Amino acid sequence: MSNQKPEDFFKNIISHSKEYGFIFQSSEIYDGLSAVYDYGQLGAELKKNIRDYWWKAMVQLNENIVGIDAAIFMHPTTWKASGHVDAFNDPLIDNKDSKKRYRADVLIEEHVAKLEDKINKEVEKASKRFENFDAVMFKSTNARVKEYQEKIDAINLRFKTALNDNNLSEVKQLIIDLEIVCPISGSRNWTDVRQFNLMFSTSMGSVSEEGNTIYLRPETAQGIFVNYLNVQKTGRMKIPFGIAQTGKAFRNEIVARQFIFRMREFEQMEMQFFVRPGTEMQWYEHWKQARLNWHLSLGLGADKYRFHDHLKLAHYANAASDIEHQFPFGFKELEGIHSRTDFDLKQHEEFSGKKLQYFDPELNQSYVPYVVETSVGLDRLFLAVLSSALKEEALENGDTRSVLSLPAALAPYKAAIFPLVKKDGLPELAESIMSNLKFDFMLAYDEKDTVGKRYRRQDAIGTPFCITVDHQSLEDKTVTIRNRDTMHQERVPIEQLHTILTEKTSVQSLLKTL
RNA sequence: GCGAAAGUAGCUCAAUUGGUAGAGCUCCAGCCUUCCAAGCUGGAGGUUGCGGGUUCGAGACCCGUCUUUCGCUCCA
Repeated sequence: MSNQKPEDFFKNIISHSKEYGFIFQSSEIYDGLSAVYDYGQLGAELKKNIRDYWWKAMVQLNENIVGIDAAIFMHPTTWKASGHVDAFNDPLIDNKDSKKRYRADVLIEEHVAKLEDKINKEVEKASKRFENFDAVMFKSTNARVKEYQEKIDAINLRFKTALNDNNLSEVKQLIIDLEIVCPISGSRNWTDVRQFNLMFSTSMGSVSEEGNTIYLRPETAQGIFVNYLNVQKTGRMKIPFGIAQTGKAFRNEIVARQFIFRMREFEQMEMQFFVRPGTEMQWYEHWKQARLNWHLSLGLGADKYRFHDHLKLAHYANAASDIEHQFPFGFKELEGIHSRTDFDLKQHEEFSGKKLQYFDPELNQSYVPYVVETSVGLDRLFLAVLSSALKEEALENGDTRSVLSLPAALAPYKAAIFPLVKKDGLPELAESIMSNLKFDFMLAYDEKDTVGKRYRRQDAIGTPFCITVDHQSLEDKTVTIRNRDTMHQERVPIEQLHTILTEKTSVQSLLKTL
């Protein structure tokens, strides 16, 4: 690990990513686009390898899990059913003095709660005074209580009307009229109320027509839910079974930060596991452990992971946990495992009018399955791998080298092939080795500069092995193979290279550790 | 979105009070070279993020804007 400050280390990761072609800022020549990044030539390889490893671990190794690829565009009603149209819409307001941001609806609700508190105190006081106290009667007759209640009702009505009309200036006016102050600064110096819809929208068909607004999906899960019955029936799937998918999702984040950790366009890898109601907790525990094991198999260090169980649950969940990873800026969510109950399928039943039930032959009855979800951010995983792998290593001779200790199966190049010198027929032999191996392995070839320099170049991009052709190779058909992490070299017959690389760098070898 | 800091070559950074934009590394071509960023020769690469302003003159000062990092906030 590096002895740099975390902040500097993080900056180093960003510049390393750019310098070697892993990640570029989107549209950089136009000053970039905020919180959007492109994967370069090496980044695309690394990302693809991570995605492949996940896909194989989920789909190929589990007979009861299949993969789909749903469209980004979905019928708009999907997002009404999922709750995103309503729940993803928060009216926000800032206090100009304390610089704090609040949800306008929360401020108003808190104000209402204070009034309710006053009512309760009145009731409490009265109950001590009178015997045979009737709270309901008291509330409906006491003048002070009635006054409070009328205020509450008026506020709620006004607030509800304003929200339904999407009248944000009325919401602000309400806050001003109620003389709500900022709890920090105590001032009433508020900004306008703004609505942040976290879903991107566009139009389908001719632009001017109304009612054709469609959204870019804010999560990939709904593509699975709406297809669940198609897959179950055509795939003859029996509960418990899973549907996996990788793909892009889009969120118009208010603040998107920390490089590729929180982007507006990002890729999810997720699996929805459909189970018999009542068994969801045991599957929830199963997938928590299975997913953690998958992360641990990458060998980035067991101490870099931890669970974070949610105490406050989303509206759809009855249990939720994050697998957190230690990024350079601290432990942050990498993957979520949620027990989503039958919320989503029930919602789609209601909004579509279609039955989404499964007939369970063992129980001889139909039901809407419960769902356990595992959802990883591919870009976050990429960042986790990259930041754990990048090291500035001090060498015995006093030099330092920049080495990317990627898991071999994920590395963009599995090996680099060098002729020791650019003459004497060594390049020709190196190229012939390359042309035999290139069908099975991503390989780099380099004959420029001294061999030491070439080793360092490959270290910096995470190539696990360097194969060097020297003069002895011409005589006895052997080459040296050099290990990225240990820098040790071994002389092996050329004909064994294929076997060695397969054993050490294939996804299969990683899958077998699961 | 608010606040702070920053933006100069692919990367890391210089540039005295406002006075002709430089270095190291990288990259390219060549020479030399029998294993860990060697050496030599030559070369490429910049409207100093962008747009205005002040000034005889701006990389530097002022305004706006974009982007990044950090803090707050947000992240079902």
